[in-house]
Amino acid sequence: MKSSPLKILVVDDDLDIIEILKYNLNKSGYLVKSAKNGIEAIKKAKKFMPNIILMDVMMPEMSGIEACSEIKQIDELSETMIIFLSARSEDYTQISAYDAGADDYISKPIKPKILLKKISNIAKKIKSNKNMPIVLDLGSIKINREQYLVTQNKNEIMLPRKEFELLFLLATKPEKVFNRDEIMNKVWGTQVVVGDRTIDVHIRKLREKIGDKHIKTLKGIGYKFKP
Amino acid sequence: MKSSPLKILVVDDDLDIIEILKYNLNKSGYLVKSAKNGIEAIKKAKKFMPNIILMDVMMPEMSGIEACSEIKQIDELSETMIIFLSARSEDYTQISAYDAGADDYISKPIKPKILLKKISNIAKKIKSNKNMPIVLDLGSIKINREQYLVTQNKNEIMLPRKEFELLFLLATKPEKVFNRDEIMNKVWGTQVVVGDRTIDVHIRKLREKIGDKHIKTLKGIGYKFKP
DNA sequence: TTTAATATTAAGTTTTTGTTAACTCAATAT
DNA sequence: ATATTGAGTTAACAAAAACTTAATATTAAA
Repeated sequence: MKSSPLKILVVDDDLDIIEILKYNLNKSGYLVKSAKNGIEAIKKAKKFMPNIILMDVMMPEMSGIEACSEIKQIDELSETMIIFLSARSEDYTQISAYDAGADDYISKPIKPKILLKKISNIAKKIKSNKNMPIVLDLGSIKINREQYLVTQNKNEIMLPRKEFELLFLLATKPEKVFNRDEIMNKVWGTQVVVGDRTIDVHIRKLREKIGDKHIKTLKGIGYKFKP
Repeated sequence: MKSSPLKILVVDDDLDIIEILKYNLNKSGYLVKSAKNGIEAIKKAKKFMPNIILMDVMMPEMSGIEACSEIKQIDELSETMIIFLSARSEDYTQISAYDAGADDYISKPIKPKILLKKISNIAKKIKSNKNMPIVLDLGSIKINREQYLVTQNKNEIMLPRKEFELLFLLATKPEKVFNRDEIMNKVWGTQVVVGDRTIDVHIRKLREKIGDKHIKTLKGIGYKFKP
């Protein structure tokens, strides 16, 4: 399950701006295409299926706002995030932009820092689109994701991030055996490579904190959580 | 808990336009009063305390832009949203309007649908502002948003804006972990990018003032407020 | 019994946060 | 015009916690 790069469609009638945006976004590892007006944007969006559209508000042929409305009505593109670019940061434009279904707004002159931050925020959102439960109640053990807190018989246990995520993963399905690959992918992600012993060490630390009996090893298979 | 209707002041020298606006806005359940020039507008605004002012740009006696500047300087009316109406869509008018502190702009001829949509958008914003608690009472610490004042066991602590907003955010949900992105977006907004250390420095200053034990760090996750 | 897999421990390493002081920028005072 | 003050930001370095690894011991399945 290797994650492909985010696809971004840049729409502006000013070729210089397209170049600047393309340069910045490419450098950060995104896959970028461009269109120079609203009509072309709609056409290219259908083919390219971008995750994000960066679009100027004011364009010849068809305004960004109109194009936005149309795109949002296309079923396969309804999940696409549309960010408007505009020479003004004033509310009046923003309001109609948001009415048209825009997801965000950047005012020109575009500062690369802001742009990249917004994009990476969206990227994070898209990736972590798992609707995880906020609290898991396993009888004696309760896990609260909002507070990053584990409670065991009224005792509050603070866990560092990796340990918390590991416990959380196992506890989402008590009694299910999670093999090492699954654990690696869900807790460490697909981009990171760490040795096998790392999991063991984290398991050990968890056992130290919540007691041995809650995590069972199945040699050659994986680990399971018992409530 | 029925919320009181939004109050709107309509300002135009053309009585026909006043009538049309009044009719439409009344029908949608808003409380409407009117004035026929800038000077009268200021006078009536002070008494009526409207949430929104709809004002023509071009008026005898005092232009809407001048009136807007004056109104925005009145403390009790600084939260009032001012929307300009104009027969002109020329940029230069819009620009000076925004300089004067206008919040939105509608060009004549006024289409009731657009007008009402804008108004209802603003209404939403105002409501969500109203829903923000004015005081948070966390036992030993009380936070008063109206006075920008934090009270800790009868001691009054003045906090600069950013520190206040940061504390307020954390305190809206005690024990909840706020990650850096969340803090950035809510305190600094999405249009600004500041370095990561900026948050730390503000946290540190807060801790200096309200004590270390109230703000807990969860490394790699975020910060939480403990009452 | 053999052996691969896991457990354990104590180092290393890296990442993240804390801290301080300097700098910018406005607002206000001199 | 110049000085002063305070908020906000940043950079550089220190510190702490989190995380990883390596080495060795133990375990349980074949």
